[in-house]
Amino acid sequence: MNQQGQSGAAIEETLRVVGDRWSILLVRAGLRGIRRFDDFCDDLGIARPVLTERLRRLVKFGIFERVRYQDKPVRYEYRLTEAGLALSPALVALVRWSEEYSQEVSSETTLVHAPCGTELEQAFWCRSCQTTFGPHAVKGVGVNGES
Amino acid sequence: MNQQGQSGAAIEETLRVVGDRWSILLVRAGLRGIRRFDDFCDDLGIARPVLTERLRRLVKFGIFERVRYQDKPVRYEYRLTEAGLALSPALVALVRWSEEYSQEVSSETTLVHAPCGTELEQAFWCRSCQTTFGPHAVKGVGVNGES
DNA sequence: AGACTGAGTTCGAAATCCGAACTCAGTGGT
DNA sequence: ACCACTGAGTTCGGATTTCGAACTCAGTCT
Repeated sequence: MNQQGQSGAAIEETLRVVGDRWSILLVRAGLRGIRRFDDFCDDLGIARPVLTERLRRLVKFGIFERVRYQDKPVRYEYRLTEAGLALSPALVALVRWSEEYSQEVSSETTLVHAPCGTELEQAFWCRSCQTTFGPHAVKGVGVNGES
Repeated sequence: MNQQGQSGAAIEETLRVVGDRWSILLVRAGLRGIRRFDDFCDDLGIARPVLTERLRRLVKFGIFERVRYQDKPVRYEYRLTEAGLALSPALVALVRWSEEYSQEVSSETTLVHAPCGTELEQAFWCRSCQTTFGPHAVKGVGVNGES
């Protein structure tokens, strides 16, 4: 069905999980400390049935976990797992891109380095060379002619 | 409809554009040098009407541009714009995440620093401090209590 | 008792997605 | 002149997702 070679498979599968309008936003909400069903609902304006389905899927793929936080009336909340937290670089990259290229709303917020307040730049880091570099110096190995 | 504060607006709008199963994959294909309609089609296995609609939207939002590359029979192809290229950090972050956390297929490919072949790490760079740092040291300013 | 809370489920209507087949202009071969 | 082929789409009907609004269900509060 596609010719992408081995490296395509993983990201395709990933996008089948988080590649919709809500999942990334849910992760973002999770990072902002939101945990309860109704709060996700109010915060994102997502329809309840969709939220139910989405959370179930994200739990299934280990991005959120469903935790019982109260017994008397049984109540559950959703917390990001480690894998979920690990999505934050992607999230930050998207936020940065939005700030720079999204037309409509140019946000009044920007992401900064917390200790010093300087606007952050995103880079890749090479442990051997001890340098940072941009996307053009990235290459995939293990596949024929990758970018 | 939502309480996310200003910084939410931009990324929400962005996800309305690239937040579906195909758009990111299209950008990825673009980075791999794919430009023509049928090639996107074959490579991704996307349905033609959906591809049409998706490309139109991505062009509208300045991620791809539609370029006439031949006149006799008029033919167009799609090239990533600078904004499109700028999505690669997000893409790379997702690929990295996929490699690490996606269950199904553990890919045989990994992303490396092209000049030296070392596996890359992703980081943020602070120009004033001259250091790299991880996502936990990122903070949003201009909004009340951002993560 | 009656209102409220939180986490969902049920409903029917509307929007999207899909594969397969078709269009349309021009090209190249016989 | 005829026919097959190419590339970039469009058209079709059916299947899947999405939506908002209203409902459920257990337990709590007043």
